Amino acid sequence: MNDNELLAELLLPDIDKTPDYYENLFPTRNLGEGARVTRVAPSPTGYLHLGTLFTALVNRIAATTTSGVFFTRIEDTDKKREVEGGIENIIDGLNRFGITIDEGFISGSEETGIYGPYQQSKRAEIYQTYVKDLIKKGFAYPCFCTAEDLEAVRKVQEENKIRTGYHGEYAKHRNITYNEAKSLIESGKPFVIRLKSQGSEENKVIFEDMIKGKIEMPQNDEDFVLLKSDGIPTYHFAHAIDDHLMHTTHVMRGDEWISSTPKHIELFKLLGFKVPKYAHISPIMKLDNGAKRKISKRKDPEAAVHFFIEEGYEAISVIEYLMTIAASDFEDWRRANPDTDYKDFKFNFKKMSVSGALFDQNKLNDISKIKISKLNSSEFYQRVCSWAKEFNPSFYEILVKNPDYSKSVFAIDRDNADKPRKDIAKWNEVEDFYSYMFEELYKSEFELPENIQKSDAKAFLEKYSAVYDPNDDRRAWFDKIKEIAPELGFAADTKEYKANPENFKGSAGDLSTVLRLSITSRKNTPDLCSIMQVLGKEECFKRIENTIKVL
RNA sequence: GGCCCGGUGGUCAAGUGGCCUAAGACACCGCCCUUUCACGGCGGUAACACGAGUUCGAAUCUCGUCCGGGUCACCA
Repeated sequence: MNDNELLAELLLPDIDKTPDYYENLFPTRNLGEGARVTRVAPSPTGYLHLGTLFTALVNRIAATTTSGVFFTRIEDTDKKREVEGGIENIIDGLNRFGITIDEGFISGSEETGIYGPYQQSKRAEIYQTYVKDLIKKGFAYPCFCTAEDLEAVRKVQEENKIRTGYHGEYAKHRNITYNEAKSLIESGKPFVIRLKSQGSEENKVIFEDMIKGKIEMPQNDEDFVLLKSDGIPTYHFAHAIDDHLMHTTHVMRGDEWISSTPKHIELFKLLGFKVPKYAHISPIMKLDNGAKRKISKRKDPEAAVHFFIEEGYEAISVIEYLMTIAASDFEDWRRANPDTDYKDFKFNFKKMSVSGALFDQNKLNDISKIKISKLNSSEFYQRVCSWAKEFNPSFYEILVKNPDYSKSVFAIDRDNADKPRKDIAKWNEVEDFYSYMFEELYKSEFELPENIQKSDAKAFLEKYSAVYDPNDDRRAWFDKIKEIAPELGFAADTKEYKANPENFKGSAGDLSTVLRLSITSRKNTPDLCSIMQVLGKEECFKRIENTIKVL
C-alpha cells in the first residue's frame, strides 16, 4: 500500500466497498431518446417554500414533456437546520399542488424507486465509499483545521486583499503526510475530508446553462469540504454522487448555485462522471420599499406556499400563475387551449426567463378568477366548502346547513350564464361577497343615495311589493319597476333620462338600486331578480317591510 | 471588494441587424353594453438604463459607465 492508500484506510477503515459496487447497483435508466431525468431536492427545514414549488414545477414539466422521470430527494445533510415533520410538510405540499412524483419520496414516509435511498442521511456509506476512493487516488485529504484556524486565515487574506478561501498555499493540510495525519487522529483531533483541487484560477470553465446560456468562470481551485467531521457530505459532494447514481440528466435548481457550479463540474470530472446539463432558475422576487429582492421565508408570508391555501386560492391557480412566470409562451398557449390540462404544455428551456420575476398578485388573481368562473354551482359549492371546513368553520356550518340553498346562491349568474361571473379570486372572499344571502350573516344597514328622497323610496317599495311575483323572469321583473317609475316622477327608460335628466328625479335604474339596498344593503350585487328568487318571497318582503319602517 | 448573471411600459413579457411608427397579457383610465357590480366589446396612458463605437441601418452586435440580483461556510 502506498501512502494514499494507507491514509484512506486510516480515515475510513469501515468502508469495504468500492465505487464499482454502486455503479453496478444503480444501472442506467431505460428511457426513450431525449427523455429528461429531473428532480427536486429540498432540505426539510420547514414548510414548502414558493421557490421550491416553482423549481419542482419546472422540473416536473421539463420531465413530462419528454416522457422522462421526475423524482424527489431529501437533502438532510445539515441536522442543525432540520425541522420535525419537514419532509412531510414539503412532500405533502407538492402533492397538494398536484405535482406528481414518479420516484423518491412520494409522501412524508413512503419512498419508491430503485435508486434509493432518496434521503442523504441514509446514504453515508455511499458517499464515504467514493471519498475513500478519491483519497486513494490522491484527490482528497483530511484537514484538521478548526473554525478558529479558518477564521484566522480568512482575516489574513482579507487584510492582504487576497481572495478568501481554502486554496493554494492557504490550504494548510493539502500535503499532509500519512504519519502526520496518523498522529493527529490518534490524539483525537476531529477532521473533515477536503478535495485536493486540480483546478487553477488562471483557467476557465465554460458550461452551457440551459437557461442563461454560455457561462464562463474561473476554474475552482478551492479545496472545499467533501465530508464534514460527522462523516456526512456537503451539498456539493452529495450532489455529484447522487445525481450521477440516480442518473439525473438535467439539474434545474435556483440560480444561487451558479457560482458553485465550477466546484460541481470539477467533482464530476474527477470522479469520472458525466457532467449533467445545468439549468439555473431565476428566483421569484418581491418589491420591498421600492427594491427588488428574492422572496424571503422570514419576511414574506407568501413565501410559505401554505399562505395561498389559507387564503383560499385554488392550487391550480397558483400553479398556472407559476407557469406564466416559468415559460413566456405559456399564456399564449393557454389562450389557444383554454381547457387543456397545463401538463400538456410543451416546455422549452428557451422560453424561460433569464431574470427573476416580481411576484404579481394581480396576475394570480386574474388567473384564479378565470379558473373559478368556469366552475358550476355544485363545483363552486364543493370547493368553497372544503376550504371553509379547514379555514372558516363557522362559515362552513352555514354552507352545509342547507346545501341546496347554498348551491342556488352560487348558481346566480353562474349556471347557464353565457357570461359567468368572474369576481371571486379566492375562497376567503366568498363569505363577505354573499353575506346578504345568509340569514346568519346578513345585517340590514345602508344609506339611500343622495339623489333619492326617502318618501320616494318608501312609495316605490310599497307599490312594488304589491306587484312583485317571484315567477317573473328578469325582463318582467324589471318591466314592473319601469311601470312604477313614471308614477313617481322617474324615467322608465335610462336613455330617456340621460337625454333630459332635468325632467326626472331619476331613472328606473335608481329605483332598482333602492330595491337592491332594501334586499341586500348593497349598491352592487349580482342579478337582483335572481337574488330575490333565491331568497324567497317571504324573506324579501320581510326585508322590504323592515326598510319601509325605518325609512 | 473579487467572481458571475441580468437591465424593453407599474408588472410579466414578444423581439435573434431592416418587417419596430416596439406585440400581447395583468394593472390603471375612458367609452359602449347594462337594473347595479362583475363579465364582455372598443379605445387610451405608458418602455428599449446611459454613453461611445461597428454598420447604409442597432432594442438586437462590441466596449465602457451606472443600476439591480446572486455568491464568496464543516448551510443548502
